[in-house]
Amino acid sequence: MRRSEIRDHLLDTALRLFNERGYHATGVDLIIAESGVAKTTLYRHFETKEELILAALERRDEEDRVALRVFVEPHASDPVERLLATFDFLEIDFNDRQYRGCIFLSAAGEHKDPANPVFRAAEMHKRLVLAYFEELAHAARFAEPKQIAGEINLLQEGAMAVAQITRNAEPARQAKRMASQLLATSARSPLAPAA
Amino acid sequence: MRRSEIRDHLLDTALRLFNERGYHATGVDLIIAESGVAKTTLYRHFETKEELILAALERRDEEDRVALRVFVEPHASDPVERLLATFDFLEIDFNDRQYRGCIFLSAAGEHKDPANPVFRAAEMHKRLVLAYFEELAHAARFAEPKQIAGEINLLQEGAMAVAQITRNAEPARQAKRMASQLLATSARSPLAPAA
DNA sequence: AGATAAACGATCAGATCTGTATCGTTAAAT
DNA sequence: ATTTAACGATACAGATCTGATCGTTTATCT
Repeated sequence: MRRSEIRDHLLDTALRLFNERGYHATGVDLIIAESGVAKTTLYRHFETKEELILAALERRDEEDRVALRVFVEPHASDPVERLLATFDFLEIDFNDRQYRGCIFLSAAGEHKDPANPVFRAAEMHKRLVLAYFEELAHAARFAEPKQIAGEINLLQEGAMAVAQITRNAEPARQAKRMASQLLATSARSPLAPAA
Repeated sequence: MRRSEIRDHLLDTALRLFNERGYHATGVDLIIAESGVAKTTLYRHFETKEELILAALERRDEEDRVALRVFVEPHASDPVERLLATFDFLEIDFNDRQYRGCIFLSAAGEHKDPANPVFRAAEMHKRLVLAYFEELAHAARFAEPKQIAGEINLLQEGAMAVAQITRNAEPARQAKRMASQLLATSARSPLAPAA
């Protein structure tokens, strides 16, 4: 394994364990055991456990947002349909039997101090996802794109929280129906092009 | 302090610390230091830390659901208004500068195994809150009270998750507006009494 | 007031945690 | 081919965690 491969492998393993067991409950010893790497190696790649967590969250943040765009954009060209498609993307995650809730919300839940770098990484991810919804809501020519984006965001967060407990995919479909209903009655700009 | 007072005091302190710092990050030593009680005393009242967590969650579960009813029922007599009033109740929590997200969701997030007693306690709380929404939705004579209750629940979960990150009360108001909009377009039973 | 029980404070055991150090070996780069 | 850097394995340091075990002291209750 090349250097960069080891780093990626460590991040993969760490992300899986953080998702399955949480951050505090996942010790460095377990991460190295599961990734088959020496402790020295882990600490050569990451100075502290917190840096490993941050690197893992940053990678997942990037991956998730790219994957969302890659899923949504070929799926529909109409921006409203794209907003609704984000719930289908969510449903894919929920159908994984290993779904254990949003890893960013969990990260914030285990590092509650708003000044904590882990909390701020989670915060940043949420901000960027919201920005994507705003982009779509703007393209859909809603009269108040920020508010629409906030609504979509709130529905997604709700779906993730409910699915974390109920452990099934229904919340994604329910949230999508709600979004559909809300978007249908929301004001559009008079400049909206005819469908 | 009488015996029951000590127990209550321990639960108060533990709940505060779990909320401020999380479950794993809150050690037994910190709990006894902050409550000014000897370690022997804590372990006389609770066999293990997990039992302390469970007792704390059970007490909060009971308190929260009673407080919700006590807030909602004098607030409005119309069941639809009562459903909407649950968001005002939520807003009170969010306005606390110490709001750090739903302690039950955080508990589930730190104890992700569905067989874990802490996870199950969180699950139970969520189930009971949902049951209350169903009770209100049924009283409001919605055609599909379970679905309505699920929607209200999803909005509340979304508001809590968003507020955990943004740390302000706006998500409660936003969720309330969304609920209002959704309820207004939801089917009611033809037996619904005239207002 | 005397008996009973629970409180305190301190210590200790044993496990586990993060992070460091050592050392021999392997693999990549020049 | 030789140098260099990173790897693996193990042990260790120091802190912290849960939980148990001491006397000793303070309440509570009859």
